[in-house]
Amino acid sequence: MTGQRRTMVRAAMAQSGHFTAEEMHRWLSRDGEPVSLATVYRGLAVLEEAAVVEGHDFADGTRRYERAVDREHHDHMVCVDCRAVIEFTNDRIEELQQQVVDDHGFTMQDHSLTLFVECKAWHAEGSCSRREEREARRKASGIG
Amino acid sequence: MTGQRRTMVRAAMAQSGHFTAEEMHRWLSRDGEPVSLATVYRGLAVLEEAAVVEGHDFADGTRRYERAVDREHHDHMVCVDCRAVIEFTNDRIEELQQQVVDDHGFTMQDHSLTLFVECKAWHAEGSCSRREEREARRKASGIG
DNA sequence: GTTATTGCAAAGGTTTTGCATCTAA
DNA sequence: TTAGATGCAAAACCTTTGCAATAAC
Repeated sequence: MTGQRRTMVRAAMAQSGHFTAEEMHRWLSRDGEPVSLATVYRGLAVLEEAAVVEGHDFADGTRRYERAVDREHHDHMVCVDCRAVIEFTNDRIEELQQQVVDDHGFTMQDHSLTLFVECKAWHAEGSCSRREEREARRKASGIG
Repeated sequence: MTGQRRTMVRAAMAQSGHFTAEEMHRWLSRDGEPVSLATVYRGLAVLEEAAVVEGHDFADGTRRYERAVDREHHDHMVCVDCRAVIEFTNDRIEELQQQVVDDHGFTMQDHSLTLFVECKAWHAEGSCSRREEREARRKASGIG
């Protein structure tokens, strides 16, 4: 285990939210413990295999990670307006998922449940920056 | 509506499985109705907005589409070995998802449930081509 | 005629990789 | 000493975009 790896683990453990490789790279540089971007990518891949972090794909083109140690499993809601990530857990859904896999005779390796929402009621008016442009696009398309 | 767009719609409707932009581009070329890759990308985006196709992100770096017309909603299992896509539906899970969103006072825009499985029991022995390399990697890492 | 669509090539953004160098054990 | 990690720059990869030409209505 190299110094850079240790730095990355420390940084990951200190995070309570979600982060990208790019973001981690930026923190470490800012904090005077620079690690090259390539190494951050390689490190996150290793940490993910080791279940130190968990990677998610929220369909915006960038992989996001979060600490996986000392945390319980959860799923995510992502606001399509402001990209806020809200976590939730639902044991019943978990059970039903497992049952579906069992019914097919498969083995569950991983599962990913993401609800894309508009968090209108949660955010104060105006804080959801992308709403206008989305609605403009929708109208312009004449379809939705 | 241009000829290319019509071609794309026809091709999409003829598909029962999942496909990428690259794949659609290849068919059309092969079938003597070539449409440039850029246009395929643009067309699929339009068709998705119009709910003619549905796009999915199965975490392998490429967006996949499927016909959305005359089909009921369903979720997916993806085999991590051979990348087979198996569809399933579960009304109870759907209800519970909606309930989670309601409980937060949000509005559901979309949702994505993908179970990553090993389809061992389903595929005949040997047809899951990626299994060996995955297990080799896992062992090599000394972690899993 | 006006507006939207196409094709091409170029750029975009994220992630991976080759290779020489360096580090940890 | 030796396998593995690092940094850099270059490449890979999928996707989007600028722009001039074209097609639809």
